[in-house]
Amino acid sequence: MQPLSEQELVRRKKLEEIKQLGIDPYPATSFPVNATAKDILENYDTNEQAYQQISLAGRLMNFRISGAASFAEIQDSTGRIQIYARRDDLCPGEDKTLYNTVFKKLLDIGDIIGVTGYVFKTKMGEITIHLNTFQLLSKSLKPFPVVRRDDEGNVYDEVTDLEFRYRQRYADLVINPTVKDVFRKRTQLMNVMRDYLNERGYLEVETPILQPIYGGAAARPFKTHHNTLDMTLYLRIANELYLKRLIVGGYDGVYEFSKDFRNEGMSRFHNPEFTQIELYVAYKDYQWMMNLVEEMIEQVALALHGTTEVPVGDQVINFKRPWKRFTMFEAIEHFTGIDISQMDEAALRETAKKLDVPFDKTMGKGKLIDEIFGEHCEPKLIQPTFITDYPVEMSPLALRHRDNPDLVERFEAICNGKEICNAFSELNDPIDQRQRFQEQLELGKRGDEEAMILDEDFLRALEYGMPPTAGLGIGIDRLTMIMTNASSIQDVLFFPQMKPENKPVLATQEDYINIGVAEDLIPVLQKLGFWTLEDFRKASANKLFNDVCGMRKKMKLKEVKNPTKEEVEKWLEAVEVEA
RNA sequence: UCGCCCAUAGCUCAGCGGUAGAGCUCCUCACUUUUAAUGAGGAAGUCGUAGGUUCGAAUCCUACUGGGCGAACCA
Repeated sequence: MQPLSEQELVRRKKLEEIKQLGIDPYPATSFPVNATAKDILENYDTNEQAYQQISLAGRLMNFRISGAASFAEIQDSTGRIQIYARRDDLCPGEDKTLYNTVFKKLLDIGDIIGVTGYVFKTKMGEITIHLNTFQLLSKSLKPFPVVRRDDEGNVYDEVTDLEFRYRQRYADLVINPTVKDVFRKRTQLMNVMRDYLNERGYLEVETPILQPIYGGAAARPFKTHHNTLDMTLYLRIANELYLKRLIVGGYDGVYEFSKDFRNEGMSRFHNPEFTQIELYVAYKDYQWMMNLVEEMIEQVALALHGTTEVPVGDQVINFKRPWKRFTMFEAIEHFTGIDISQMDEAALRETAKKLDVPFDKTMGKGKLIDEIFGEHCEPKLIQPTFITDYPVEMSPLALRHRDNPDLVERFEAICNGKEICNAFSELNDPIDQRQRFQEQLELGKRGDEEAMILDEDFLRALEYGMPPTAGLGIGIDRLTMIMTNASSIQDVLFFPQMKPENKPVLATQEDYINIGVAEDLIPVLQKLGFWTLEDFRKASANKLFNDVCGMRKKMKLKEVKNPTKEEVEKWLEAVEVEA
């Protein structure tokens, strides 16, 4: 535990005073609420009568205390509203403690209170709650950073420290109101998709996160161990192979919002755990799926923004249907002027060289094409665009193209220079699927750490027969980033993965006392740099004795008694015993 | 994993070899419609951690820790 700051000590002292007044700072109670800040601010003007007896709870922010009447602001889940507290209303009798002491002195910014009263408008025209009563519902012991705003909406002292915001998201949500909105949008986005798919009769399902064989994507997994079964399990990197098993089982359409886990690098586009939606629909193909994606994402944009146009960075992205469509070969020709559709591996290598695309020996034909596309096309695709017909080598789970066996029936939607979805006509030929897995095994032997492993049970399922099926995966985090104009994935995850804070373990008040240090000497030792028990372990008794006496004098602590040298020696012995 | 940048009071930041600073927050006092409330007074710091250079380091150097941004890998 960190030593308490001056302000935290003040709040703990206030907590004691509150208890001494017979007030429970953490009462076990429900507080009935009949209004929200947003509701009052929006509707008071048109219906004043409805707000004469309101009851509202929230967190105190921004106090403006004056003599016998004070203003403050209370923040609930919908926003902030001003409250007005008058001494003689809160305390009609002789005893003015509740206002003079409790309200004015013992409440702090961050405290959670419940209030009752009536709504009125101040001289300045601000809609305000005139309090009849207030009740402390939870005392806040840790001060929030204070962010202030003026009438024009300018923000002062905004907390911009990303480390603070990501590690203490709970505080970030309280002090930066736009953050809450991002996460509301994220949920809304998923709900729009869920409604869209449910309306069409597709079934939302759950499949295993702990998998004995990881599959369905090319990625390195997290590995764990089940004790009772004494076996290795992997956290899923995708749920594709399980959803297809369900299509074999006879469902026409299944989907799952799936937390997936990939043990790879982190960046502003990558978190070790992330969310995808995967959807599989029987008797459909990738052309059909393209239309579904267009329509569903257009609906998401409309629901979140009221228009298909979404601002992203300094661009405006328009999700209005129909989106532009390119085959991969067309896209490469469009952006580089080179037609690679007839090239063999050697010619592709030459082209990659000419186009300054980095490549190495392990890359086959498919990988080379993918690299050229990734380097020269993908970053330039800002407006939503479908890229179709990928090389077969890159897509071991996709069905071969009906017109060209070197290609697969696959598409990705690219938006703002990044992939937002990946879909194909699913490979349902068990013989071909086995062969493709074999090719992946070969790649694995060549050193590709992300090559897929062969899943016998999945092949057995395919052997029973899977109908022609269209499959889709959409990165929810990436799509949310676009829909909320976030530049980092951490801004759309409540609790993005962080390294541990790993602060040194500071000695508590009790630690000092336990080793025999008199309480009033603790500040002296801290001034000398003795913050942890480890500091004592490294110290010599003679030097510490001299330093303590010297520092006590320097700090002019006349009432504090110097320790004897024997006492100092005992401290150091006690520390050794503790260890 | 590699490269560049950042770390000073609870928050936002200044200081960049010579006594640790400002605004807000906090504390005390005044104030019955204030609103970035106001007026007066006050308190608050392991200058990320550990070494080094120096008469002297928040400031210069090195390493480490944490964060950000690029690259690599990927979605």
